[in-house]
Amino acid sequence: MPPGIPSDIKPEVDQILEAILYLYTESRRITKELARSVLLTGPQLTVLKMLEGVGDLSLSELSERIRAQNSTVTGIIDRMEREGLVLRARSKEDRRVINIKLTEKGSRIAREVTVEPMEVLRASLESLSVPEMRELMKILTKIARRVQAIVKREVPSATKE
Amino acid sequence: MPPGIPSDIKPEVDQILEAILYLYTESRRITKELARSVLLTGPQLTVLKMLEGVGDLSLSELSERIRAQNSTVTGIIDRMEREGLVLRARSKEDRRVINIKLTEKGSRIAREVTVEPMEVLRASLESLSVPEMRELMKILTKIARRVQAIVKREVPSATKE
DNA sequence: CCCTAATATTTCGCACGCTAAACATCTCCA
DNA sequence: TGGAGATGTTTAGCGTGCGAAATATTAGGG
Repeated sequence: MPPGIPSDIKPEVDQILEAILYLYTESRRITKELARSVLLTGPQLTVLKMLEGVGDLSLSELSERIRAQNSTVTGIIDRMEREGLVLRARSKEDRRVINIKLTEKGSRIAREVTVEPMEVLRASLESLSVPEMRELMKILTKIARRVQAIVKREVPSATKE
Repeated sequence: MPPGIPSDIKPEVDQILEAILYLYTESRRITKELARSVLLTGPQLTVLKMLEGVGDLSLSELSERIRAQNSTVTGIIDRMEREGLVLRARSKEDRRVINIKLTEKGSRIAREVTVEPMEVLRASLESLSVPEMRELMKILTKIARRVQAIVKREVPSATKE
């Protein structure tokens, strides 16, 4: 550890942790509430707005964009297909690939919800001044790099067999 | 919205969102990996270290501390009890209350894992300078207040009954 | 004391979310 | 050409995670 960090900083660190947790969980809660108003779940609304925004996507591309495993997205798409929100279309170029398309109903609902998921957090970020944004980004990057460094060092502990 | 925020700030905002998401998901991933080394799940390790740290807790108190619903924690405790890590003890003062206690096995495993969940993120935060911490806290607080303000305004949509 | 409202926990049903393994298709090269 | 390995998707099994309803117990008022 770097020297000169007094231990009475603990509370500050905890406050920051709290704040990050709050921002994340609250944003998810809001997405969920937003989705509820059109009888969808959070992830389903996220998929709907994603497809509306960027057009058809293969299941893998979709998984990557919403940061979930393929197997998770398979389930989400199953339920959305059952509700007639999207449909699966096998790609002609590569028959392994499944393209996910919005149906008419899916597009209509996507248009109904004008606020994007995460939009609240995004809007809140936009209330910062430009220098504040730059400062925040600088600090977060520093933290992220530090996390990465620790992770790299910890990995060798996976000594099984 | 405040004036003077150019729209080419979009990418910066997205980067910050990315960073916050990264920190959150990476921390969870690390907790999970840590838990895996002693054959537990992430939440189970969190509960174990929590009980080790603060002693017995009622199910409600535990739920509150790990930010989950009672019904979720009931399930986690079920599985931990089945594995002999904790046990349920009905309170004598108030027979509605269930106190969760570590078993010998639970305590032993808790001692084995020296790193607390979230410790990596916490350690990374501690690598910041004191002024950086204060600045970060200031900015995060501002964002959080903004989020709260938006939420308050949105709530009235919940017009049931 | 009895009834009602409040509080603590559990049950139920559903939707993620993950890993591992199965399955389908494609690529590429001997 | 044909077979191994790569890539895309699904299946299976389990553990959260939530909201609503059920259950148990306590507290308070008439």
